[in-house]
Amino acid sequence: MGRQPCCDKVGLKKGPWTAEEDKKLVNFILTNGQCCWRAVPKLAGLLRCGKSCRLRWTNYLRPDLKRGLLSESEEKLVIELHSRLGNRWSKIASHLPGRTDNEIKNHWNTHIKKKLRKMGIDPITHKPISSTDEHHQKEEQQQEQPDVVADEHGRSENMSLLQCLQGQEEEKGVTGSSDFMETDTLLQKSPDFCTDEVPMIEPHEIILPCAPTTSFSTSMPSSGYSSGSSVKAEEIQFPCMEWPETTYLCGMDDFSQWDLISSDGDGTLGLDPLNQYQRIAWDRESWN
DNA sequence: AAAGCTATCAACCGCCGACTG
DNA sequence: CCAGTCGGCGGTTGATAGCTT
Repeated sequence: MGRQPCCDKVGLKKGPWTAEEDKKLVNFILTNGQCCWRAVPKLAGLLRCGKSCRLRWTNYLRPDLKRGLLSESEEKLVIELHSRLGNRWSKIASHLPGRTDNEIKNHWNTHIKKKLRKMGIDPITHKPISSTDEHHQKEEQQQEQPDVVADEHGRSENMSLLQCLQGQEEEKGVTGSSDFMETDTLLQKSPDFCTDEVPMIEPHEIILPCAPTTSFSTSMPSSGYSSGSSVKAEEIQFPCMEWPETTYLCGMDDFSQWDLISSDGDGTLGLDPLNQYQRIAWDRESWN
């Protein structure tokens, strides 16, 4: 009847992941792909529960993750989406490739909330903060149940916020408003746009940039990060395995950071996932 | 230089809908 | 249909890095 329990939680490790554990998990997933998370820790030789493994992979180890602070346009998109969706972080994250719900949630709580309050905007209702008691009472009620206010186009209620944001940018002389317009247009054209629905890019269509992307430049220490010439992804041979559908190469612009490439001497880039992973992805030490 | 404070974010917890037998 | 489990989600916590006094 039913399934076996996820984990008995006895003798399982908790707390921060070690580099060794990361290595095991990444090795396992790169070799086998994402399968039943419950089975992962056992098969990968980890004393963690499957849930913990899934979280570690999706929030930290996935190769398609962008690192570093959200860009100006990403932040605007988050605000816009939050005004429509409320605290549905996974939905919001699905609109931002390479970002996780956890990351967005953290960024919202630590940065955006403050920013909006500073601007006189209630981060919950996305409306200008009113000094009237009546409004304040409403806000408190809404705090219990985040207000998802939107007309059929999902636009009208947050226009003041959007205008305010744009106004602020202009005041600062920031030229990011074009990004903003792109975001806005995208959402207008396709309110239900979601990266889940975006078809996978064929390997030959991917060109890894020679210069660090914005996201990477903010997250990678300049000293430890350098990327030579553009490398077409098709030139990189991944092991014969099924990549999870959410795994693609966005943001993976420096494979030299990965010690997956075996030096077989014939000039081809092969992978040896079983033994080669000394510098577990993004070398945590150099990142921090 | 040390202590105290604040900000950040990785990781955990508990709940819930979907799924399985 | 039901009981039990899984996977995913959102809220919260705790460690620690960075800043201030």
